[in-house]
Amino acid sequence: MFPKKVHYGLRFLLILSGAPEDCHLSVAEIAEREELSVKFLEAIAVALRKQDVVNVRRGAGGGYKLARPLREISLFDIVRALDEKADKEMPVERNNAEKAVGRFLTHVRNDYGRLLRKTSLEKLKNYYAEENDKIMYYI
Amino acid sequence: MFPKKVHYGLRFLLILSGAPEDCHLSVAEIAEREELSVKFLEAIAVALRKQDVVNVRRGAGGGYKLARPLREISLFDIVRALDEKADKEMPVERNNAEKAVGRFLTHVRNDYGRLLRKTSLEKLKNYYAEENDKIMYYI
DNA sequence: CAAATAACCTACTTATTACATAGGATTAAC
DNA sequence: GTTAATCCTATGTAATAAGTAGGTTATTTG
Repeated sequence: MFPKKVHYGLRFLLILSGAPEDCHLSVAEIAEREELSVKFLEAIAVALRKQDVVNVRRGAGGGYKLARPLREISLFDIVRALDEKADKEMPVERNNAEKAVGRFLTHVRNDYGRLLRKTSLEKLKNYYAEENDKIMYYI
Repeated sequence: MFPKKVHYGLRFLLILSGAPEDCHLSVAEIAEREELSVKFLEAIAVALRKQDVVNVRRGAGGGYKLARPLREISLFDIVRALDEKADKEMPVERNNAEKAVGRFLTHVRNDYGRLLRKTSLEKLKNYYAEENDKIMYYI
């Protein structure tokens, strides 16, 4: 349902969320940790920056950090940044059936947008913490 | 956001909803009225029938009719029938970030599914009626 | 200042999916 | 048995997703 970019982008943000405040992580570091293509993740990082989800520091020792805590970032921000088809234009409407369908689906799309806005990445963070805690049972 | 199949499928159902009870309309008729590809619409009709959204009568004089009133059909039924990517499988999850993202997005997907289930095609029917009424102002 | 580092940008390749078309097989009414 | 419709399979084409490659620009650090 969601493109890989969204999956990768969320993993990218999860890793950033684990870094100390004012610490910038490079794409190369994160790509290695998560076993993702550096170049592909680079493009994702740039897109997230353009939506002000992350801040950048260029040059040596630079990298990315969260622009704000995950709690204040919504899935809507991520999808808008990384899923191009999500905001692509409707076809031109000609007859009445077409117009009615257009209005109907636009309404659903708006409801969906509201759903995404309400969904903050805090829940993602909690899931991640849970997964990390599971490790403890084996020690 | 929605594939053309969903747009066309909804138009197909709208036309069916205007036909008298126990009247079967052929794909060819509807395709001509709506200026859609007959063959493409045929495939859509078959998919809708497989989800029991429409009933079929084969052979000469046959065609399709709604399996139940639009009010009792949800957009979920249509999307399930016509949007393959909507129910495609998640990638295999390996590390904790991947698992967390998987659970997170699955949850959102379920919320989205509930939204689609709540959305009956009655509203679509109302929009269509409105569009048809607009014509009257010009007479 | 120079070297190193990391983001940034553009172009390209490949794989997958969406959109459609074509031809024939199957079914049922008349 | 002819006709009119659905149904099935295969093929083609356009668009998008996913990934790769190389070079450019900006900034930190020594």
